[in-house]
Amino acid sequence: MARLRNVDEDAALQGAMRAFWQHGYQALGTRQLEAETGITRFTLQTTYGGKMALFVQTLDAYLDQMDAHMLPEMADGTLDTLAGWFERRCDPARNPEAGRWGCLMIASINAFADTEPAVSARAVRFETMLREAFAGALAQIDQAGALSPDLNRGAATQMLVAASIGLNTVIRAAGDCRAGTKIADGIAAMVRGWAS
Amino acid sequence: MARLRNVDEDAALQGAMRAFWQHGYQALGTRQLEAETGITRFTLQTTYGGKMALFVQTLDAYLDQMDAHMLPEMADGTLDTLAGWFERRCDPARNPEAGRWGCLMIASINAFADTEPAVSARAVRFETMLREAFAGALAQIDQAGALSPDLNRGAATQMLVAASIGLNTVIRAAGDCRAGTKIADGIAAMVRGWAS
DNA sequence: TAGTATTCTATCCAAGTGGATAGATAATTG
DNA sequence: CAATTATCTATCCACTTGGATAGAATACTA
Repeated sequence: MARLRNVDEDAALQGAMRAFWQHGYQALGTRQLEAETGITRFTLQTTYGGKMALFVQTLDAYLDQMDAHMLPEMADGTLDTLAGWFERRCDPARNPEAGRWGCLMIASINAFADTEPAVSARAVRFETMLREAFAGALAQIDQAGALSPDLNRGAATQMLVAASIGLNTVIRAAGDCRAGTKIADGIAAMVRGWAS
Repeated sequence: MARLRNVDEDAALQGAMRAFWQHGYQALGTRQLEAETGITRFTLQTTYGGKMALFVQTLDAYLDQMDAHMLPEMADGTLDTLAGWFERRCDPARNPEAGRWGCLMIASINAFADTEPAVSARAVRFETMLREAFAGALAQIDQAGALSPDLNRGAATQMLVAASIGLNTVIRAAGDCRAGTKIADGIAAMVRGWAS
């Protein structure tokens, strides 16, 4: 019916996600975005509605992927898998290449603070997802009888939410997953200490 | 000898710090910086050496202030004071007005990742300061005999470093100290659980 | 093969960027 | 009071920004 796009829709969104992830929203110009992703500046306007609209779509796609992968990767009813999730975050071989830039959502929160409602809404979803994932992982471990009765479940959940954000921030500061190793090992040791 | 500046040196640096803190480096133009701080665009060039040079000076000043206040505020040999440090972070009355924008250094890390050596160097100092502050606070508590022998001191230190970064990120997302209350209370509860 | 619909290429644009500079202004010194 | 020195005000600059648009290219359909 009509001319095809240079880059298929899925690759375009993933490429845009990677570009925003690495550079951040403000530091990434539309010309550089085109060069790195193949998304034409024309297409950016006509099919995505501009830079900000595309950015918000990448945030949604990012959170969708988190939602799909996070719980399965950290929760199998054992404390060791939850602890290992933090350790694996620091292994370049076990993370997407863009993982060295930390977390797209955390970078976006810091870029916009509370100035952009569309971003703030995604920040709320992000925090909720984190909290539910850690709470769910702990609940599975609890049901398996592997969690110390002395552990304050709710407090541990909040702690893990904060700790995971901190870990990704330290990784981004260095541009290297491995920079988070000391912190991840510390978190993992604490988590393993919650055994019954 | 010569004409005086509109704003004295100290107020200028504090004002610039606050402006960068709230808006972030990239989102703050030099004209807006002048409007909010009184630092003339002329003075920005002649006495500070440009926007980036001033920004780096504000980072240094920020870290100096952290260095002076952090340990005294969190460490007096009791677990309760350390735990309370996280809770107080969420009380608007007990924080500078700019505290609602999270932490300047964390925002800067996210803005530049590893692209700006001058910022990366400050990020290293920041992480070191956090680690030493928490390790020092725990050591004081330990010396007072108030720390459980079962606690992995090193792991707890790493956990607190990450958690404090996460707490500030959540605060920045909302532009409100109080948004961190749930997380801070969780961290505080965990910390209090480390009693001997 | 001709028509149609969509994307791409190549500009153009107004607005904003950080930085530089010339002349006016003000405060201290002699 | 006059000279000096540093800052302020007001431009000017080259460059980049996100966005808009006109014409060429391309891939289906009839």
